[in-house]
Amino acid sequence: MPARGDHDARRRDLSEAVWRVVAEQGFTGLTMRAVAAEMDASTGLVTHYFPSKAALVRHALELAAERVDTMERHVPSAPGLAGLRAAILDVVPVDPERVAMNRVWVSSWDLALADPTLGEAQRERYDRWRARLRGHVEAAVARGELPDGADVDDVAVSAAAFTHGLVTQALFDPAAFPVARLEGLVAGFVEGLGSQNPNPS
Amino acid sequence: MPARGDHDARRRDLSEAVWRVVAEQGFTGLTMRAVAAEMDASTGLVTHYFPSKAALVRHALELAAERVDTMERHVPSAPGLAGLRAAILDVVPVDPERVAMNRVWVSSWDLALADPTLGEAQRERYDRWRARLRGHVEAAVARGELPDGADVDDVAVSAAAFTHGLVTQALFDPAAFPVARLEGLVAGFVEGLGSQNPNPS
DNA sequence: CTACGTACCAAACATTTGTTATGCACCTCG
DNA sequence: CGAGGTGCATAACAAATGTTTGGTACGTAG
Repeated sequence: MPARGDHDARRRDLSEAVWRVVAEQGFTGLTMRAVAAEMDASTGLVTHYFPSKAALVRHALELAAERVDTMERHVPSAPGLAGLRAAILDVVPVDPERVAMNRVWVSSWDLALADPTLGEAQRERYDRWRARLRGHVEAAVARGELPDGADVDDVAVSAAAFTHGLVTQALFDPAAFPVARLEGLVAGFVEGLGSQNPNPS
Repeated sequence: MPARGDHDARRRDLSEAVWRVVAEQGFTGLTMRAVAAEMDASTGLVTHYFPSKAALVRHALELAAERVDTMERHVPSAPGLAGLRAAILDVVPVDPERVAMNRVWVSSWDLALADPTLGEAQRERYDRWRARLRGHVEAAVARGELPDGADVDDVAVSAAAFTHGLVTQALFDPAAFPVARLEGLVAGFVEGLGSQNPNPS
């Protein structure tokens, strides 16, 4: 009963076009016609795969979540603080792919702050990311690289904060943040954790 | 020759309305009609003060820059690391005003990443902020609170990164980041700086 | 008091953008 | 080889939004 077999291929083309549009124009520039133009097609093609604008936005966010997942598993296992450093470096914009990913991510916050549903999704993503970072922190405590009384939750929050804050600065001034400097900053941050006092609260 | 004297007052009303709209709806929701509705007026009033949408957006960003300036001067002078901690706490969302300010700020990044002019403006603002933070870092080095070989530029970048990353997480999950926790996290970060190694680069 | 310019409203207008409808080509199945 | 459904273009439609215009009220200058 179905007609063609390259449905999945086309859908992948669509995803690529959506990705490029958002990475370059932000979510403000994400429009049916922009996506269509990006792949030299008609708006009919876009609506054929995404029945509404909301579905398009949802798909863009799913793409972002999916790509960040694959990038974060890039270095699967390293011990303790080295693992934390690797996890941070998996996110930081050290190559064009990661630059695009972070641009999409940061752009999405405009919508996510205004839309409760998207905001909640973002909150959950932060939760999962912090949980993953916390795993590395706990390993570091177990290895004696961090003081035994360290609050692993707080350290995970700090690591996530440092990472995303660095991402933002780098996105707006790529020339000032070449790969070598990013690596040095991340290394410095992780080393600094080793001597942090246990949380007095 | 001019007509009325409450021009400035009305303009202040306009600014207030623009601010509320952006804080609640983001820059995506910043529209002539939304601003007009926010102050129970007509779109004619809005266009009378802002001839175009671009002017409206520019004004919203000027407002954000202005308010962040006044808030950062809130605690004018403290010595060394204590000054750095105060400077960070001046930005973090510890009250409704600062929550609104940060929401506006984060929302603006969607537009700023897509528009080269706005992006450049954001870059310059980061530069100025980092310069101010660097002042505190240099004072801390002079007071012996940081090692003499510390790279003050890198520490300023790290402080800005930690701050904005913490802001973002707090905005999406206010319940998880009450004032006390924010203060504890900031204090922990600043204390951790004291023992960071000099940058080997 | 008249003239004129400012402040503003109300509504029309043009553009952008999301959505829907129509039609055609092609592929698969019977 | 015909029937029906998929994939997609074309284009009309509708809603939202930026922009422009005509008109009114009012205050100040002369």
